[in-house]
Amino acid sequence: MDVTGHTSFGGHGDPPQGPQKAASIRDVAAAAGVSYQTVSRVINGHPNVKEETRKRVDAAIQTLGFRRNATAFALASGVTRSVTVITSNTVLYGYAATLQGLEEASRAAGYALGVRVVTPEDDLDRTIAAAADTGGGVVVIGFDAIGAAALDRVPAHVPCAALVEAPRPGRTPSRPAVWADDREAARAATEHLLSLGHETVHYVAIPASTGTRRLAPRAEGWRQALEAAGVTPPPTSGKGWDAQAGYEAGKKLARNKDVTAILCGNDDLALGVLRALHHAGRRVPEDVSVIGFDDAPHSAFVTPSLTTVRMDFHGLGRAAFGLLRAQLDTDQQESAPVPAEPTLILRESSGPRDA
Amino acid sequence: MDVTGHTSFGGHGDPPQGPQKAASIRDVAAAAGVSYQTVSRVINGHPNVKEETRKRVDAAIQTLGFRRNATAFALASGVTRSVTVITSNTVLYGYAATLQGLEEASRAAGYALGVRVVTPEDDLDRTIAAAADTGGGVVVIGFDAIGAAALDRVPAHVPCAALVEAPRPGRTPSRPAVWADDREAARAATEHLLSLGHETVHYVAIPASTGTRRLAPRAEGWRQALEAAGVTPPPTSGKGWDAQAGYEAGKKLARNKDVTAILCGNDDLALGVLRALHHAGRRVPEDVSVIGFDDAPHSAFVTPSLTTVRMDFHGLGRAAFGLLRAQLDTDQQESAPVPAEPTLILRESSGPRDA
DNA sequence: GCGAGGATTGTGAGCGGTCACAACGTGGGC
DNA sequence: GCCCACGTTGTGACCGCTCACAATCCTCGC
Repeated sequence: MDVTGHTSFGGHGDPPQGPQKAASIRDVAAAAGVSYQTVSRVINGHPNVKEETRKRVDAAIQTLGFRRNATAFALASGVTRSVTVITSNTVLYGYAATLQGLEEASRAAGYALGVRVVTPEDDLDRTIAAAADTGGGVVVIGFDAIGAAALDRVPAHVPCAALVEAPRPGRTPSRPAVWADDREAARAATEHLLSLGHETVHYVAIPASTGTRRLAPRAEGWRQALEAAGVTPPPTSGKGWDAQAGYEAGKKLARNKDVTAILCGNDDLALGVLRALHHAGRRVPEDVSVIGFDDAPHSAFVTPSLTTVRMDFHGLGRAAFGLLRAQLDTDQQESAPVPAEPTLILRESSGPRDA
Repeated sequence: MDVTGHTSFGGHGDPPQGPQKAASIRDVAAAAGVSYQTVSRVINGHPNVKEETRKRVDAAIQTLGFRRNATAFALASGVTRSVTVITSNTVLYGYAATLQGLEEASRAAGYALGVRVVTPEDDLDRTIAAAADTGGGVVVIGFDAIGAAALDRVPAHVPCAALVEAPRPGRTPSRPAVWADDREAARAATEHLLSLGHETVHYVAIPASTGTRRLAPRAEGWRQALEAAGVTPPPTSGKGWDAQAGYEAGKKLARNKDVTAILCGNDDLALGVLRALHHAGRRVPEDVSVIGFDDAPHSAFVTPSLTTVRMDFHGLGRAAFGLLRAQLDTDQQESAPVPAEPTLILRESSGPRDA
């Protein structure tokens, strides 16, 4: 059934007054009866300006509604104070929260924030060049394969910081980067499930950020915990980031009665798994325990509420900005804030075996 | 229980080669043995350049790795090709999806996209001025009170388009705007519930975007549907956008046995309501039907899956960009794409009264 | 009362592009 | 063979601001 809605467009506002070009520092200078350089001094807070002159200039600025032209400033001074975030996604919770942290930090520091999404179809180099052309710095969200590829292609001369899944040994040129200890968090989550009496833990993975044979951190932590307990890790599943992918993986796992505990690479996957288990008639947590990753806002409100690993994406974003700023603004002293550690949040979706 | 994780920082990459200033148009000119103006002609595809000269210049561009300085171009030409989105939020589904649509459209058109978040603490005028200072256009997401206030303060000379909850009659200067027919959608959703046999429908509202006495569109549609059916609208509840707010509202509604159908201002609220009903032992949809708004990605995967009104935020974002572009690039012909109409998506959370 | 030195102000140049226009060739029409 | 139009290229000024430096003013100490 369709709602018979429609979408409409508002009319254009009439532009009554003429083009009314913005006032320049020379206009202000003329109005105040000083040279343009004095105006420049005033707007930059230079100390050696006579109080009375400053007042006159300020008054002229007020009446003319002068605002310094950002473009001209950037060109003449070489200072840009802008950051462009390169990411493959802006909607998934982890990305959106990271972006939020980046935005807050950059706003607080007076930086302009730009966003450019990279897709597999895009020419990475073109996209990166476009981002670098703003003159400012670049922050790459390298949580996935596209992001990681983008990071590798940022030219050496472009100021850049990165958010990555894990430190990347041997990568050159290496860039300042932030990451959370996903491996340790996954290990702790897995150990928690084992401690509840589950004989093994199945893992539904998020897509890897690298093409290498090395396991992604979350998978690696899961594997380590199992092996430490003398359990052979079962095959992993998962072919995407979203709940649909989780549902597909969950359908298969639900058929296997040996599956009593499932760790998921993120909360969306976990949601899909929960749904598949429900369809298969397997109760959570009585029959199967499920743990997610990220602690998305809605995870506390689904039923059963989702046990998950809370990630400080927000803090990660702020830290990444700090790392970039350190390159852009070298006499900037504030060190980048350190993100909170991943934390296992216990809720209803996990419980003892055969509860 | 805490995961003993930690967060670490990567080392700085060594900057081996010198500053290596980017090549300018004059560097290219010298290398190719022509004047800077000829180089300018080549990079702008001017017709009257001898083929052989063009090749020589192109070669010099290649070897020097020249890229036209975007700042200088903007200053000299007055053309900016950039959009700044002003919004109060980037994470909530409706906002994030709108932002995504805006990003895609601007990327496709070769525009740079900036984002500035406005908060109640911010000086709106400063924030807007900062956005306008980029020289490009501004898109305001005016779904809420802060966004709507920001829209009203955009100076008349700044190119601007808006996304609003509903057309705002009598607003001057009015700006080109897009909106969806929320009122009609809410009416249809409410009628659907009534048609299922529910004697009344309760409404959990999202915060209003205006301070006026006029009801928000979703609330208005709900009210109209009830009145058309001869039902006096019960008091509304809701004090926020998120699931927690929905949970609070839901707790109260759950105590009232007359409540058998609840319409929610968005899916997050609905999730909270669902949770509260569950805690109160009221089954959905057997005892109570719940309908959300927006069709967030996870709404199809919660249990019970959520009946909701799908909104084309993505299309709305694209359309808003089109409206802005029409102002910025006047000889641009492509008309803005028209967003899809809101659609009621029937799922498990709604059903006949006393099923 | 005079020079040194700091405070205050103004001038020139340049950031890296664009625009306007002038200055060269060429060729065709008479 | 001359003139003019056109294709091709170069020069100057400028976008709005910053830098470097020079010029002016004032004040103080001796």
